[in-house]
Amino acid sequence: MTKRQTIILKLIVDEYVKSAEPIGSKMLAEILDVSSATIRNEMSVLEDLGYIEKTHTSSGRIPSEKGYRYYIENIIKNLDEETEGYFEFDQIFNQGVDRDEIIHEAINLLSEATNCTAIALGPNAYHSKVKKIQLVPLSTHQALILVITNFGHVESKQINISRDMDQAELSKVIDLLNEMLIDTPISKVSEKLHYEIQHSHIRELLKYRETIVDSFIEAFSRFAQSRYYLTGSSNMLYQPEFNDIEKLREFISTIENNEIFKIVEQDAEGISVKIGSENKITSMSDCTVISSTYNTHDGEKGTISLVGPKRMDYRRVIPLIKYIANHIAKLYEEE
Amino acid sequence: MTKRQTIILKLIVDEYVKSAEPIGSKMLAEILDVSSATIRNEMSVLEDLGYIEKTHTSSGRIPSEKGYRYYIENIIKNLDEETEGYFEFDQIFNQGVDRDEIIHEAINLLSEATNCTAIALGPNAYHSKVKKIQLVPLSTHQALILVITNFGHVESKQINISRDMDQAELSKVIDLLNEMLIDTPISKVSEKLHYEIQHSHIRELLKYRETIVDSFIEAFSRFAQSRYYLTGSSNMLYQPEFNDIEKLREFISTIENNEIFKIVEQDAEGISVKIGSENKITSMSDCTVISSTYNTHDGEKGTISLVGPKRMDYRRVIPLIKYIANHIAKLYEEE
DNA sequence: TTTAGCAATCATAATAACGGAGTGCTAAAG
DNA sequence: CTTTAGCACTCCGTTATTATGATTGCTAAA
Repeated sequence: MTKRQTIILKLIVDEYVKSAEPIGSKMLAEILDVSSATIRNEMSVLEDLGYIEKTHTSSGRIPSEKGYRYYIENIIKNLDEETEGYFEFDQIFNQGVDRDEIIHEAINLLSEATNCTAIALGPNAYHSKVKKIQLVPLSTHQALILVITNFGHVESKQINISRDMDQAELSKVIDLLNEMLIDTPISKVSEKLHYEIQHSHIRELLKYRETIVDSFIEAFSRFAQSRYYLTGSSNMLYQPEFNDIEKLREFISTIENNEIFKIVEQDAEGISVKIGSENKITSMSDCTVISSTYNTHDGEKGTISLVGPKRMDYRRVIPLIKYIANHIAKLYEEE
Repeated sequence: MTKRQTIILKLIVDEYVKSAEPIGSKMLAEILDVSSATIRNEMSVLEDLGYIEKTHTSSGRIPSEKGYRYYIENIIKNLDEETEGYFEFDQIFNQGVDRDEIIHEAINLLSEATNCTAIALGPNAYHSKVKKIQLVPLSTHQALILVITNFGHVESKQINISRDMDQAELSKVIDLLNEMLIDTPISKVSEKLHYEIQHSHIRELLKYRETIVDSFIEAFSRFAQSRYYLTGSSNMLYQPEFNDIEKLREFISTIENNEIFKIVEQDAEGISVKIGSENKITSMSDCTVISSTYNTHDGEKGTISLVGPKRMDYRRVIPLIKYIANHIAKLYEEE
């Protein structure tokens, strides 16, 4: 690919992102100060290489998925990052309130600024440690089990107390559990619990307490659930790509059925861009999903993602997402 | 309105609900075994009365909002309720798991069975009482405040501890707060707190603890937030009323901006049906919203609602919603 | 009061015509 | 070898026209 072809590809992507209309040779001829025929020749080459395509035989060109990928990986990589508009995010990050609230606001702004759907997948508490287990009696036959982690996450589970257990005995069980589980990582709790019940004298005490242990396991399993926040699908729906009513319905269904979380890249380190058919879900084959992971203090990963049409302002959006992910990571460091 | 006119109105509603197509005189003539001209005369009267309308000068008739209302209040009231299909709901209500889960499943099924959007607005804990306040130290400079209600609802708030407060003193503050607030209804906490601080010796102790009290107020304010569950908007979008892409976008926006909760009727006792323009929000002027409240043990109200096109199977849906609301109320009684 | 008959109305679909934007190809110019 | 002008061709989108069909309102007779 020659220098000029690269320039033409860049222009096609840039202009198409702006206008959502196929780009013709005449327009580019004016910009590059050569004749439209020359551009047509070059376009023909780019099309043969698979970087651009036509919507019909006599239309202008739009970038193909391969074209977008080349654009992202080879063209805008070397350009200076635009950092204008970041100060609004800085304002959010510097206001020093609740961390979750900051993340929500940043995600809202991200979605608004890009007209895409933004998603934050919070880290779960799977690697936190048990700080304290507490029993709170509510009535003669009901009590509340509280499990608190070292990062202040609380899960609770209400249990019924049958007639034959008295409060004192219950407290003893809780004391034992505390002794056994304090400072155990949440991920190891289940294992440890089973081991101890099998191998120590605790077994005797717990023999008739199976319901308690079950309630316990349930409360713990909730720590492994990630919290998420999704916003801005309504902004996105006004993009011309969603003028097709069936696509629109399909997209909404995908969100409502939580299928959208299947395509959010949680494993990758750093940033991941999935264009169109690179997404595993067919209903997302006309969308681009950009995900960036960040690491928290306790080694867990969180993710922020942006879902929008393939025609996305990658040059602006990719650095922006990196920027936000970095700042969210910093929020965790501070604590 | 004559007997026959009533029958014709009922038929128009019933058939239109089924087909979503305007109903012509020919069709009704076959059913009622009179000539189409006779039906046309009757239709003309019904139109003058405002119960039905035309989509254009030579179209069949569809029910007007007034027509739907008459249908609901005067025609189907006297008919036997259809109770088929209820056993699937009974199955859900009888499985005896977590209450919230039962409500979610019932709402899911309701939405699926009606192709409408279903909403459950859970009662908030505003009228519960404080059962216990607890301080859990997390580190030397952080602690967790827990507030637990008599129904087992837990709210937590993490606080930073500045250097000049020591743990013992903090505990004393918590003890005082406990003493002061136990068995106080959540709704009275703020008032009581302010009063006591003004009028008793506690004031001295709390003087330097404003941040704690603030954290407190914040944790309590969360009890007043209703929890909600919304599902099935994607089912609904496939109804022919939403073939208009602008309406579809508008509806999604209304949901995403949480505006939909503005039109859910939380005040009414029993069932409320708002048809089209009877809803206060313009974006919902083509929808019907049916809400039913239920009472919980502690005098709070919950709501379940169904949002769909005006062309709704009222005869089936209204009793169904009542049925579900009743059963949810029973779930609260049991505890 | 009911009905048959009929002209009028309007949505919908199908068809045709047309302009415009853009392409590919060819041959000449640089 | 590259660039350019010229030109026929393609196809979309728009508008205009027409045909079809369902339905109505009205009138006059049963």
